[in-house]
Amino acid sequence: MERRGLGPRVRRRRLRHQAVRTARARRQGQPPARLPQANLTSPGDPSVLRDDLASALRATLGAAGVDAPDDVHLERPARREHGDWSSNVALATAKRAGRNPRELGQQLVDLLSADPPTHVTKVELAGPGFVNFHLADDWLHAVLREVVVDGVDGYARPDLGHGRRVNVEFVSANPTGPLHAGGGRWAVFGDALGNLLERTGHVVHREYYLNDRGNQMRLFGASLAAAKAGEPTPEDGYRGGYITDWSAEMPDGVDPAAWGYDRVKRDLRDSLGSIGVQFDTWFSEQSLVDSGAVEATLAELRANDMAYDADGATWIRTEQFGDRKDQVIVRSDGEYAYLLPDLAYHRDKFGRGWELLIDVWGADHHGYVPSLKAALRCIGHDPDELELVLGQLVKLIRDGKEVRLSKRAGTLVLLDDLVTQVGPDVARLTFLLQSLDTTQTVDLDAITSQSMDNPVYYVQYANARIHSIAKRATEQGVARVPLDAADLSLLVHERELEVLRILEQLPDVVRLAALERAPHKVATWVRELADRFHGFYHDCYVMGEGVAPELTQARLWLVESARIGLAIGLDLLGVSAPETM
RNA sequence: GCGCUUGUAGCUCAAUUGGAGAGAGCAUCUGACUACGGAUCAGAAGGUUGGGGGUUCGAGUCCCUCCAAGCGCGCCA
Repeated sequence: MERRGLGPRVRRRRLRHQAVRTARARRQGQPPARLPQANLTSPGDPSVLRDDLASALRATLGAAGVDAPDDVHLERPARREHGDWSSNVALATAKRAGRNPRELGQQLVDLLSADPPTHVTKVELAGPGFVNFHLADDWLHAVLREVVVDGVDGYARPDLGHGRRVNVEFVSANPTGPLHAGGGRWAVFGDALGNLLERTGHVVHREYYLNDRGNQMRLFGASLAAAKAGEPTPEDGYRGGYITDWSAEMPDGVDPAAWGYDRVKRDLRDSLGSIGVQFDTWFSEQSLVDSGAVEATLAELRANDMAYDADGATWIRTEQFGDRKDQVIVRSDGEYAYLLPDLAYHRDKFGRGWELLIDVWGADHHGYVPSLKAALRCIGHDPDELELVLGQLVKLIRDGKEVRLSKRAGTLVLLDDLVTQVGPDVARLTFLLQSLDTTQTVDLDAITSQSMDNPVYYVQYANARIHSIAKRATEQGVARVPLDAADLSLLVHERELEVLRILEQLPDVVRLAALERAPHKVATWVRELADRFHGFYHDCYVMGEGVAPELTQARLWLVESARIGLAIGLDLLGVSAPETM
């Protein structure tokens, strides 16, 4: 049964675990806000093992006469021969202690070897001074047990938020036409981020801000009316094919702008729904004017001398809070500039009880960040209560050429078209596999014509195999014994252990992905789990001749743990887990 | 001009936030058990991480500097 050893492909990098500042926070030069820095593990979490090792190291450092650092760093080494856990404390502290790293490391190794922590079979000094821990396989069997006992709802659910109320605003494309395919990136990202925050102990609200007033809306209505009347599109108007289509739907005698607004809202809602994204609130900018919230915000600014009149316009004092310059909030023609209603909107979100606001924007708006943050300070809010997640834009390729997107020019690849062609799962995973930090290149021909190569099938196939095994077991009358009755110590095949090693990482992956606002880490992990499961499936038969019944039982539980891990990961991504393909 | 972001295998992307020999998928080539679904698995090949300098025991990651690309710098939204 043990067919062959593992090649290099299974020796992969492991996720680190320490508390981190978010990439976003670093980029914006902020402190880590209120992200928890410690105590991130729950009782029963497999990382208690890591905590054990850390405290053992801490104690040992003390015995060696060296002050332990605040963060005794432990990580999963990339290479198997470096053990299961590794620490660089000797390297990190040697200099300050005036010691030689290897000499200090050796002392730690000697002390630890004399009284090894639980599961530890060997402690070694390696390289420039790493202390490497080798563990007995049963630590991974404990992981399996925990995954199964905690289940889909309980495993990998670190409480980072403690119920903190987070409002996530994303997409918020202007309501003047359908969503283009690139917009799917924001939709899917924001939704998956919401899932991550929910899983990590936050109360999440998904919100879409509709800029339903101003010149663009007027132009949109005028464009519809013109198309219906067979007249030329107004200057700077919208001329996409949807204008023609919609104008044909538009009844006589209606206000084109109002009718168009309803039409576009329905379209946005349907398109987003088709990739599984639902908003809790569609917030109208106009409603802020109607309710007086904009005027109230303006009055508050004036009352606190945060606004002043000059050159016929009204300005807000944002420069004192780090903006390039003060900004106009009421133009000399009396119209509100974009910032004022937007500020009123954010004020409203706080007013509704949201403690942290996350706005997901395209990087083309980054220049606006300092203005909005400064404006928030002008109304007395800590700018850290607003977090901007900026993402690079999507570049669409068709026929080997970039497709430039413009609603006005009418060159559109619609999100609807994409989803119709490839389905929501492919669309979601395509967008989610990639970090928001890089410009995403989507080759439309590749993801449509070669859709069978899409990683989503690789992952879903693993799930199908899991259920196929279950079905097979049922057919053969093999019932799973209770977990406690299974002898997990039979799971010693490298393929089995690799599955458990990746499952062990899931809580860290979830935590990191949530803290860093980086759902792509979950996507990467899911693919990795699928990869290891396929390897296990290939080399380790669960049932069949030559497989002892006890081994079958242990492997059935391993399969169950993989099912749970896959379910958690796919659920976070909003990708379905079909039982058959 | 100033600012932000990006630059990793032919292509699309990862990389435990400073760790050990930079990893996947696609594409190319070569293989795989008469058993649970071959949409799978194994192997080969592919790299001066844009260039150069610096900090460090250690740099794709941090600093400086060049190069290239995208974006932003409005009484637009």
